[in-house]
Amino acid sequence: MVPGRPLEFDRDEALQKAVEVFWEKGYQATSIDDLTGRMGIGRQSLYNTFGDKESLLGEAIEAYFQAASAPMLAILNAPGSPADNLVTFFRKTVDRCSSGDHKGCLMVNTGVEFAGTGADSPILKAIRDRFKGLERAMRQTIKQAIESGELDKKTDPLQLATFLVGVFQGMLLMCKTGASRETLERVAAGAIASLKA
Amino acid sequence: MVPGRPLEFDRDEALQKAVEVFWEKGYQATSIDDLTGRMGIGRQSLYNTFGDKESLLGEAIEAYFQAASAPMLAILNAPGSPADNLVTFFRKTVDRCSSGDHKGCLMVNTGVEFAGTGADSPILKAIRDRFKGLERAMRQTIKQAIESGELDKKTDPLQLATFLVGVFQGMLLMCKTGASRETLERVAAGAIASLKA
DNA sequence: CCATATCTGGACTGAGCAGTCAAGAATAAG
DNA sequence: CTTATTCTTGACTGCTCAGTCCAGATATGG
Repeated sequence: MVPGRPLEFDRDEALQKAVEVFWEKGYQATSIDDLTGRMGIGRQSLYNTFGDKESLLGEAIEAYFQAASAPMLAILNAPGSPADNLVTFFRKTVDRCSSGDHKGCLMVNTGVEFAGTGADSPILKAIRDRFKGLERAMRQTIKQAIESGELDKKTDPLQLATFLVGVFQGMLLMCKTGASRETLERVAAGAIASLKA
Repeated sequence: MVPGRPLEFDRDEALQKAVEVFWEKGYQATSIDDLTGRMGIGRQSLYNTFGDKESLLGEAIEAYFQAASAPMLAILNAPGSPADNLVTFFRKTVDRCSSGDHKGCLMVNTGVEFAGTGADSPILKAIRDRFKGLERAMRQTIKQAIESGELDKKTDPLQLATFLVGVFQGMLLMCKTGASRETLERVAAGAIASLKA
């Protein structure tokens, strides 16, 4: 083993706290002191372990994706009826948005913040790639629903997938800006209705 | 007339420039120097004329609404077929998002930024009220479309209105984060399709 | 021409920020 | 025990920012 003083904190736990802070307050509005306070570590420990603020955000987004987004993707790929999976996806989105005090989605929130900077940062690229991935998964599920006869043969998988991702992002946005559960349920109902056309 | 040195700049023109800066860069990322630079006025002139940074943002949002959002509302209330007006609304949204270099919507962008602050600022309230107004207008147009037989009698106007506003906000968000015109057209197509069920 | 009121330009202030440094503490290997 | 390595703590640096102050400029009204 390599010598040296061991870390006094759990890296993953600290990262999880960082996710929460960025999620609630946004990147720019979060200071290093906000982070160290919630993460329960010292300033230098943060820089040693995670690099600078933007690197930490990158790791936070990755961790957020694993914890929050990946399970949503899993819903789409679940066994059973593809069309039901799509419905479940939106119901679950309502549930997630209704709990958790209107934090919205870390990737959506961060995307808005970084989109204005002109420089196409790796952060922004990562976020876009994640949503592209969601669109692909949606498209795949839609194709399966068409094959199984749950959706009309004339359905355009790409068009419907892009549309559903758009509605999904709209819901996450409205969650962040304070929408009620009833509001989100109405939006979800519209998305679900578009599957039964 | 009240004595005193007259303003050397056009208040409305300067405000319009402020709108552009906030729209592109976001509130926090915009410095007073950014503003004075683009507005073509001195620092003290800005504070004399518009108050502090947040007051200026308030006026900018109001001006943005008058210039950008009010015309969208007018589309819904236009004479002729209400259902056609809804379709036109989304087509126009695609056009607006495709031009103008991915600035999205000042109110959506600002809403995300202020939603994290906890304190329910007047800015956030104003933004929410605007979108509530849009939802009301949507609902009214939908009711008319039901009466005229263009939409199914069983349509729930509130549900459909909330849904369409959600899709609309999703489009504005995707515009900000860099979506292509094709992407936005697919989302709009989904919204329009939901009117023909 | 003078008094009054407002606007302009530039310097200034005080606070908050991201990131660094250095001295000491804790560990493992030999 | 000694040495090499890494972590921790707290002070520090340099910068940026929002907002203020003040002296000078430009207008109106008498």
